[in-house]
Amino acid sequence: MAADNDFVKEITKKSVDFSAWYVDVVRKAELADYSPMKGMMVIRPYGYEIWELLRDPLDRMFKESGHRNAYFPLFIPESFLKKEAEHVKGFAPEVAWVTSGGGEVLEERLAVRPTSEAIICSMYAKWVKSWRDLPLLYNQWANVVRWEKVTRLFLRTTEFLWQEGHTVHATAEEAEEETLRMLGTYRKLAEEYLAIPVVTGRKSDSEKFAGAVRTYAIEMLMPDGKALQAGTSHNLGQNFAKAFNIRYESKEQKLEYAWQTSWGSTTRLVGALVMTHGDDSGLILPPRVAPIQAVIVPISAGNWKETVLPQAQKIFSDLKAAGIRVFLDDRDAYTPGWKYADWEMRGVPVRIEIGPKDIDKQQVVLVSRLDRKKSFVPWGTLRAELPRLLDQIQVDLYDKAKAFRDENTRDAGSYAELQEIMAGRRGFVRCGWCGGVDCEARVKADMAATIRVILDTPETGLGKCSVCGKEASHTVLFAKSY
RNA sequence: CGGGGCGUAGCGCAGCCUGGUCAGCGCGCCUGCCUUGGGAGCAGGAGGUCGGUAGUUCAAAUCUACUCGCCCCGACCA
Repeated sequence: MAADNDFVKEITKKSVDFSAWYVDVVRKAELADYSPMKGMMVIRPYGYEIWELLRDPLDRMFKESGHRNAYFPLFIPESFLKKEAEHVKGFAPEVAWVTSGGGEVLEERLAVRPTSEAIICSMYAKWVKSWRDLPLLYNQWANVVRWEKVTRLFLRTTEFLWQEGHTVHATAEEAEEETLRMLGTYRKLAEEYLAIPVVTGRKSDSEKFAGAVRTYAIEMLMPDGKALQAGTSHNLGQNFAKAFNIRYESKEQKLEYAWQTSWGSTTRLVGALVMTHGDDSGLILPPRVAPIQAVIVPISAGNWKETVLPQAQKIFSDLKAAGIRVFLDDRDAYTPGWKYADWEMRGVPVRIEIGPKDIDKQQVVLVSRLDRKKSFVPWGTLRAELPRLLDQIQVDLYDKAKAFRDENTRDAGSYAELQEIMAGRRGFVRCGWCGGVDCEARVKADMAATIRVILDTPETGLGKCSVCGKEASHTVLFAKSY
């Protein structure tokens, strides 16, 4: 961008310091703020509205696939958490404990849920009796607490909001099918609503969920070349069913352990949106998740309140009636230029300018947040034209993000190549992998990169493990991650 | 939790080395006038226990110790 297009000040340049830019945008656009407690953030209304706009379609999709919402307790008795050995081992280091209540020390301390498998499975053990009770398809919208060492707004905080689905099935096949179905739901949310392309695949054993048989994930590539895990779907097999004694009587009158899944996605998705689409001027929101899709800025000149404002109000009402999330910025304490910059920083996809000249011509000026390109639209066609522009922006954002992702996904046939890429522009690196934990560990030790996913559609031509040179059994994506 | 950086008005900072009109600047905020097609102008005004605690001293934003928090890079994780 040329210097004369450098309208938004007070934000660190995305290209200069990506981390500083991210924090600037999140705070200046009023998505979130730091709270007095370490690692805990306050989600402000504008940020929460974005969360609602991605939560709602996700919730609709869950319901369409037969899932129902429920709510389970915030606290989990320590003994419950300990029932599944791998599970407690994985989560124990980051659990917050309640040790007293009502002025008395508790007999058994309570974990503030880091995830709810333990408490939910204890209830499922009571509810599941017959094959007729299955499948059990529940989801919970909740907050969880994980005592992380390092925090970043939206990406990693001690407390965060999420949904966690927990299902019970009669067979291993059904559980696997469910696991993959929900992975697909996350992909749909990411790509169709957030305009962020994802790669999906299975996690290696070292990266899988504590207590799961198999973990699948959607992974996004951020502009700094680091991967972001944006949703996970776990096939729990019978691990929890055996630990919590979830059994049902089959048609054949046999007592069987049930098969389970769990899957989750979090407020981290808001952070993914910010990083993926934003630019030096601030946030850019995909129209489908933008709390304000179009902002009307009346040009306040002369007796504008008599001439311009009434027409701006009419347009506002028309667009609102058409189901567009529109805002009329009629504040007279700010100049139009100031408002332009302000709304750009907040990522509003389209600006509608209307001034005295437009009143004469019975038109408005539409300006896209993507490129500031202006188009002059007659009042009569605005109602049809605006949704078209919004749709186009949604598509353009996705295409742009996908082009970046594709450009930054490279093949490495050798260890030297892998190292070279990780030392440079990073990104996703496609490698052959022999499946050995040693090879995986070596990469992690040498360049802090991990296997993000084992690809479900292996590419050809990577017949050897890029680390040890032995025969490859998988094609994987390596990356540094958040 | 290791290495590095930083906490002074809502935000961004100067002052600290060398203790004593150092409680200051810019932006923002409030009031009024005037302006308004890319962050206008003038005038007046409000706002800070200098992150916290303890010490040294006649005197601490400044020196010492401890502590809390934030950011970056690692290790751990959504």
